[in-house]
Amino acid sequence: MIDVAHLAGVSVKTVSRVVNHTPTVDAALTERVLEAIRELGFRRNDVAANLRSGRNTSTIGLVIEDLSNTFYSTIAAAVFEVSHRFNTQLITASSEETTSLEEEIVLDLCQRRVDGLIIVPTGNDQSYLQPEIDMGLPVVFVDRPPAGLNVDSVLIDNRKGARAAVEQLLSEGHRKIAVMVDSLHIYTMRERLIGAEEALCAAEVPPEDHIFEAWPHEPSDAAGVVAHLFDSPSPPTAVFCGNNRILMGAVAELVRRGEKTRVAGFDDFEFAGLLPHPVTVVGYDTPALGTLAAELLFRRIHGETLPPKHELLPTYLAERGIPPARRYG
Amino acid sequence: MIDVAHLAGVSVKTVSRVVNHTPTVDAALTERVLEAIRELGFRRNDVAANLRSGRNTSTIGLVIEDLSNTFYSTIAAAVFEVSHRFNTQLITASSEETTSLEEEIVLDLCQRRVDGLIIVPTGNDQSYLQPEIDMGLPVVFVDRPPAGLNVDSVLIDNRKGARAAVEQLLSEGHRKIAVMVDSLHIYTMRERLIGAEEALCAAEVPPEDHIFEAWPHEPSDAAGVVAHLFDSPSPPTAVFCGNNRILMGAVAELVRRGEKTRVAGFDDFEFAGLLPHPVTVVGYDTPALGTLAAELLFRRIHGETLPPKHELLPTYLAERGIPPARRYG
DNA sequence: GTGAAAGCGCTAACAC
DNA sequence: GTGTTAGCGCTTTCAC
Repeated sequence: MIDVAHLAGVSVKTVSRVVNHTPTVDAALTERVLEAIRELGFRRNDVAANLRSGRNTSTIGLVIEDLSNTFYSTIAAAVFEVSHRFNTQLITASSEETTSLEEEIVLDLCQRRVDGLIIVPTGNDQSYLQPEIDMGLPVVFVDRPPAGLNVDSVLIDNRKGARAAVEQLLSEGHRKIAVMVDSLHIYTMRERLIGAEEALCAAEVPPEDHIFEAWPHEPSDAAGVVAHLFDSPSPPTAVFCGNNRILMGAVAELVRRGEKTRVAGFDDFEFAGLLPHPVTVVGYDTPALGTLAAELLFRRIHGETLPPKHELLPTYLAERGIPPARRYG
Repeated sequence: MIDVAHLAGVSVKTVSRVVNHTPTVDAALTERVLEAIRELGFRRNDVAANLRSGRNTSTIGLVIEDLSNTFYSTIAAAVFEVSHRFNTQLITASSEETTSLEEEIVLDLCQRRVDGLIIVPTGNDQSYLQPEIDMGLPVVFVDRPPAGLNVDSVLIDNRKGARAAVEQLLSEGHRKIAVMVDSLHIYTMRERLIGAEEALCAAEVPPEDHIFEAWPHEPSDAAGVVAHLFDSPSPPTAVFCGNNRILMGAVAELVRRGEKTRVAGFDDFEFAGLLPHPVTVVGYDTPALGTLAAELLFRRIHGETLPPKHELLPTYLAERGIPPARRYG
């Protein structure tokens, strides 16, 4: 910057003004400075600019479970879109469902002085963030609520969605319904299980007909569970899957066996319409999760002080999968 | 930091040493400093630390087309993994297939003094990066080569992959093969089209039987193209789709019409195994694209100076989709 | 082993 | 409208 000032024959401050588009600079000088900048290939060091001005770093952090998962990458894309609207860069990180990594990454982001944080929590305690929040760091939680912290969150109405799906199965006369969920360490899985249970209880299905199968983390695990269920003497007549990966694994196995079981599952996705088996899915507006969280975050970053908000997004039921008549072969 | 030094009764320099884990600090002093840090809730400002030390910012940038696309988010996850191994944060940004946005984002990242850049180029000219590269900024291109720049790139062997798929269709006796690709502005689509054409020419398929259909950007567009093709007096007996989205749209329409056409397509994906129609897919190791690019980038960041490397990842052919006999209904 | 002073690249405050 | 000076929070240099 000093070099630029020399070459243009002005002071550093004038260069600074030109770089920052301060309106009160003589046009002739501006031109000379711009010329010098071009000649020297100068580019303002934002790190230094930020340090002195003490302003925002124009950077936010997004900590999610797994960037390669469609659900989270859709959220990331939505957050990026809002972030870009506010001229802010987005640092993304995967916590890989590991508590220690979550804390490590979050604290690193704090040291880099991000303007705010959007987090899908993995651990069962986020109180390590309390000091930062007290010092004014805006934080919004997405998909799962924080533990030990009272801050903004944007969640899906998992319970009502799961309940609606199971009620649909019950209304069609099914009584033996297998409910398959991923690890109950995950908030959304617990909620969906509760929703399903609510529906079963309300319909007075006897407890011995409630079939819960937990922990099929990979689609192939779900396939194994389905195989086990349908090899049993009295298999279920309907299956409710706690997420899209379980749904895919279950459908794969049911199709392999030629079972024409009634299937429902949480998560609507682009591919659902092509599933080789009819399914009822619980859908919701995934990008909205990210958009709402980011907009909430930027309101906080811009100084708005309202009590913590807790958004709960609604779900819908939809029919997906190829109708049997239309299938190849 | 000054406050911490005061409270601990030491100099700022000693605090700095403790924070940076310098081994030559008295244990008793270290303890006092750590105590003061805890009491004051101090956290080192990485922005300032970086400014003075002039070292790396421990930040790299990843500019891709669309974060919500499975292909790119898989790359992003792989890049993150490597990046985390090197204690580096990852700034991700979507260029949304817009030339101007790409340049804007990239230049912003340069101003923030990222240590390196991984880019899926969107525009047809990246020479705007030449000054930065000359000043030592490591840059690696992924999935598409740069234009106007001679730097590292990691690509898929699109041409050979497409050629292999079309050769497979030809070997089964198909002569009227429809080749459907997305916009030819995209490098990968041009390459895949060329690969397909090579196969058709080598098999001496008369030019009037080469059917090219370009620009179905959304799956529904692909469905429309398929509808058009099969409503014609002499429809193709086989279809080759330039990417997974086109494949999905084409399969949807073929299934809807009950056509039992032979289908092949570029891209292998988790869901391909559940497609309600047999397909031959051209697959490749997507995470490897990101991993290789990131590892190459970090070698450059760590000072290795080798001539620009151009990696070309191999493809494979695989059979996907549900076998007809196993299908529901 | 520890501290004092200088300075990274820039901008805020104020003088001209 | 423009230049000068000080200083953001830290680390480097070098003396102790």
